[in-house]
Amino acid sequence: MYICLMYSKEIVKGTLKPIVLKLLKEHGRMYGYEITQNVKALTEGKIQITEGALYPLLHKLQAEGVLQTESEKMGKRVRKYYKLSQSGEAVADDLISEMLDFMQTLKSVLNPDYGQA
Amino acid sequence: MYICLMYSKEIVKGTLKPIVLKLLKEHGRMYGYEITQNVKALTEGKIQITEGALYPLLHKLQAEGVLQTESEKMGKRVRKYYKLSQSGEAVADDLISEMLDFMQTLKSVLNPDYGQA
DNA sequence: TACTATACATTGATTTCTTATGTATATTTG
DNA sequence: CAAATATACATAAGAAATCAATGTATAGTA
Repeated sequence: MYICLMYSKEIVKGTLKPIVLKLLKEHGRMYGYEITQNVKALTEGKIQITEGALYPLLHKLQAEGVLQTESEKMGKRVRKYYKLSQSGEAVADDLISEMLDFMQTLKSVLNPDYGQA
Repeated sequence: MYICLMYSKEIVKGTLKPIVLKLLKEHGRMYGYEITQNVKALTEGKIQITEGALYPLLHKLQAEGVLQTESEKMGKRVRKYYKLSQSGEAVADDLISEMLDFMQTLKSVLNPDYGQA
C-alpha cells in the first residue's frame, strides 16, 4: 500500500467543496478553523485545508445561498459559524452523491481489476 | 443510486492526469483522439475529455519527459502517438497509487459508514 | 453536397487553489 | 513574564488546470 504523510495539492484539488458540505451536513454548524482541524483529524493529516482556500469558498457558498452564518462572541473574539441553508441541504446531497458516484467510476478506470468488484 | 449522463466539470477537475497515465500504462501507446474516445467508452460517456484540456496536458508531460512521442503517417494525415518513458512509468505508478489511496480517504470522509468497510 | 467523424492544435477567460501576508486574542512553556 | 504556539478571522497576487470556442484538414457517410 502506498504511504504518504500528506497528499499532493494536485490530487486534492477539486474536492474541497464536497468535503466542506459533508462536514456541515454532519455537524450542523461549524466555524472555519474548526473545519480545517476536523478534516486534518479525520484524515490523519493526509488532507490539510488551507485558509486561503477555505475562506473564499465559504464566502462564495454564502453568497450563493448555500450556507448561512451566525456570528457569536466568544469572549472578545467573534466566531463565525456556517451551516447549510434549506436549499443548501439539497446542493450538498447532490454534490456528495455525484462525488461518490464519480469516485466509483474513476476507481474502475484506475483499477479495473477491483473497481467494480 | 445517483444517476447522471455526465459528471459536472468541477467534479472531474484534477483527475485528467492520472486517467491519461493509466490508459497509457495499459495500452502502451495511444494518440490523443484515441484517449478521448477510450475514456468516453470506458465510463459510458460519464467522463468526457475535451481537447483543450488534453493536448496541453500531453505536451506538458512530454516536455517534462514523462511521455515520448512517435509520429506516423496514416495516408495523408500524421498521427501522433504518446507513450510513457522509462521514468514516466514510475511517475504513472506513483500518481495512480496516490490517487487510489486518496479516493479511499475521501470516501471515508464523504461516506463514513461504508468507506472503510 | 452536406454533415459527421477523425485528428491535430491554440487562445482567452474562468475557476480554484497556493503562498504569503495581515490582524488580533488566548494559551502554553521555558 | 516573555516568547512561542494555537486559535480565528481575512485578503491578495499569482499559478495552474480546465473550459469553451475556434481553427485547420482529411475521411467517410447520408
